[in-house]
Amino acid sequence: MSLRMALLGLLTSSGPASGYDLTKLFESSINHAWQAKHSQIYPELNKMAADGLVTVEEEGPRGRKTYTITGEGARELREWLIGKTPSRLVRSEGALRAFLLPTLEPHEAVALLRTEAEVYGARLAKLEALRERKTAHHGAQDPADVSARFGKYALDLGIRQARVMSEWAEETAAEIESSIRS
Amino acid sequence: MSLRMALLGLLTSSGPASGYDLTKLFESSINHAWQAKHSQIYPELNKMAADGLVTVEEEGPRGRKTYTITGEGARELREWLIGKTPSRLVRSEGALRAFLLPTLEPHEAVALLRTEAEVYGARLAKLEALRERKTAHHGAQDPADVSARFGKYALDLGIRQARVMSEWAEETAAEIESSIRS
DNA sequence: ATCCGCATGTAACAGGTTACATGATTCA
DNA sequence: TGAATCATGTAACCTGTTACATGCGGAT
Repeated sequence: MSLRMALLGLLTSSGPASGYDLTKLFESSINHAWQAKHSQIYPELNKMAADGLVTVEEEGPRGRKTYTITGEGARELREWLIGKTPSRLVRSEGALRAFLLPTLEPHEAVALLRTEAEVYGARLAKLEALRERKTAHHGAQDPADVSARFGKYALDLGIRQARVMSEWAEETAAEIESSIRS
Repeated sequence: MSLRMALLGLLTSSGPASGYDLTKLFESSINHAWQAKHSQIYPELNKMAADGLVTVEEEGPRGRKTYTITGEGARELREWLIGKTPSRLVRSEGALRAFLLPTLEPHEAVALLRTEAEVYGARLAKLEALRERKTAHHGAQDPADVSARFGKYALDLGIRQARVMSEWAEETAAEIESSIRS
């Protein structure tokens, strides 16, 4: 269901779009929370059309099909968001590595954590720059800028999460290091 | 690979264990970062034995097989942790919902966020209580307490992440609410 | 004796990734 | 005219979930 809901969300926020467009939108936004390639998105859109959640309103060059969300599609999305008790399961290789950390020699764990801290720190800086650019634009209403309307809260969450990862890695490295010396 | 590495990690930290044991260990620890049921774990252990990463050292009652990690298994785990550039992909329904939030009416989004804040707040409290219990025990070295040695850093990360989610949900709800009024 | 927990497995399905395959349009 | 990008699709494979299936051992 998650993929389906993600696509309905993108169609709601960005308006009618092709599978190709949606694949790129996916990559540049929802990808932080969920992943899917075009090879999964195209068949899913066909199924969604068969289920009446989207319609093909327009066929363009190169067989391009432009999908539009239907009333039923919007209802499904809303129902999924509001009606369902949310699963808070997370699959994260980064968190898994946290569990596996104690299987390493302390000095190796420290090295690993320092690298991670750097990676997440870089990610944090990138996301913060992105937010800066967005809030700077604030006055210039660009209705075509999907990510501006779409990703505001998600971006904020992403920033907080990146910060947590980098702080955790840095502080844990320091803690292990000091316990080596003692 | 992730499941395989998780199992090698559990075998390293807890010592020899059966598939049944590992399934339960999985549920009570790594489950926060990765999920797998016994129906996936049993076949994987058989494959790992075929690949020489674990051996069955002992067969007990009810067909119980006790798996022990081999040198090669330990090497594989270490290599995976240190040698590989880590993927930081995350699949999280919670984060996905953050992206879909703007598709709701503001008052609906606020209600959803308040519920989430509560759920993550409760989770945070539970994890913090768990940490408390652990640090209280500090003097009492219980070598059988796997989670004590295994999950220290992971638990700390989990606490930080739960805190971020609940704070984000609460603050975002407040922000949307104030923007409704204006 | 009966029930619960231990203990292992398989099969069918759902969800996702990688690789293969094809062809149209645009721009330089 | 050649390269890049647009645009869609399928097939094989891997990973994970749900459901089915079976039986032993210990406790009351």
